[in-house]
Amino acid sequence: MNLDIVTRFAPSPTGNLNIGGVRAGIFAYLFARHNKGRFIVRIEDTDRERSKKEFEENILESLAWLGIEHDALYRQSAHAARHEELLRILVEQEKAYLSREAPNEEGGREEVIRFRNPGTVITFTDAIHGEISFDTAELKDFVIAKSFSEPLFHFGVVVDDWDEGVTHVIRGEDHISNTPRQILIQEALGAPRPHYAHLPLIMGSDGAKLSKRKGAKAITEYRGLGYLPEAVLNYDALLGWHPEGEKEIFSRSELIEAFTLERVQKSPATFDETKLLWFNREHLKLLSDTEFSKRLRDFSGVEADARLIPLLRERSQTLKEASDALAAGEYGFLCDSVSFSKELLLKGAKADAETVKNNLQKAAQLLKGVADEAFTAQEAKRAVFDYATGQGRASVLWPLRVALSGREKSPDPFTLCALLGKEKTLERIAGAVQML
RNA sequence: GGCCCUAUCGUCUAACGGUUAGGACAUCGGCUUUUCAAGCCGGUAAUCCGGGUUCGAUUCCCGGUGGGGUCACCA
Repeated sequence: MNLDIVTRFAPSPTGNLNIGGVRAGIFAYLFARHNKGRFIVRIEDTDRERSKKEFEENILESLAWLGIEHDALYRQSAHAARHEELLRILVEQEKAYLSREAPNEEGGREEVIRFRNPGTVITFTDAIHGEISFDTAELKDFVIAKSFSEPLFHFGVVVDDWDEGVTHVIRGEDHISNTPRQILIQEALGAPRPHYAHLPLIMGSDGAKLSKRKGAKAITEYRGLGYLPEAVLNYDALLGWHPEGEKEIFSRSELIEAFTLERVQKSPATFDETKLLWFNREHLKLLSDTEFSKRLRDFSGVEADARLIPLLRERSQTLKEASDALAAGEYGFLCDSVSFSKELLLKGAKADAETVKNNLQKAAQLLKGVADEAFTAQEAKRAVFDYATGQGRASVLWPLRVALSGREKSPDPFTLCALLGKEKTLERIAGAVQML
């Protein structure tokens, strides 16, 4: 492992992880893995009021689901002693000071610790945006802790990144304006300055930063909706980043292989659920039959008939769609007997009952000629297709399909033949002929 | 409002001074085993505006405008 590269993902457990929030984690992870470095997760739980265990669990669960594995996990609250030690040193050195003031909000302290701001111009290099400078004078002497035992965000970040050996701070662009403040603290502490990379934010359809309040779904909700983790990961990674070439479907290891900070976009990207759905379908198609049925089983507890798997996978955009179709009985014709009306049988045939009856009988005769062991979709088609074409396909194929499936919408008639087998196919056609 | 970031089809993006401005999603047509999907083929659709620099700007510089972020005893 290359310890010259250490990245971290530092979420605060104040909400569920969504597509926008997890992205910093994804990019930091991809960057670390690409460079054979270390990736750590740090839960920033210094705000006791707002931090909730359930959110921490949601964050960890989301990362695990996406396959983003960390090399170490820290909780910022566990570092209280270290924070206090450094806070006291800063105060002793008069780089920070205790400030008595009137609490300007509920629960505010009468005494807080302020950083003595030298008010210099801070310039840093961002891997994505290039050189950025700020005049920090306008920041005044900002508060870095409510008390020695209650450090605030900026102070905690700097100390922990330092102690954990973080070399590359990869986070959302909303932190650009926090960076000069943190650099000031680093300099006061004598801590090294890490490399910075500020990622473009992800916008919702309203054009503003994606947030739970604006209806952004939690990562775990996508799991519940039947999305594949590899699809969510792939889509999120390609939002604001693009490798060379026109390939779009990437596995996790391919993303790791291809990832570089150089090709990260500078401007924000809008989240498009429709495209996510497309990625999901593409990843669904990549699954083997056994893998697909395993995922479906894990998702809904349903064990699908093995014969249906290729159909289900081809016709569904999500695991939920597949399990819903199953639950709605869309493929019930496979095992159950079918029942349908004469109207449906003739509905799309564009021919009268007598003609349809003849066509069905002829089709049955032709299918009978196919060898039992060669009763595939291809052979079934070969047997009746020329006849159907001669008669007008609709007058043969539509009733054949309804006779076999009993449904207005279904897979094509030849696929149905193969699925049902010769005996059942002929049986059902005979049943339909009876009705006419 | 101050400060910071940013600007190619509706959306995600390619182009690193010279292209008929390419691809994907979506959309619209057509084809198919005249159903539903899928699939295949094709169409519509973009360089924010104004100045420079240059033989030549999507590309470099400046200004404007638009968008976003941030200005807590939250992170």
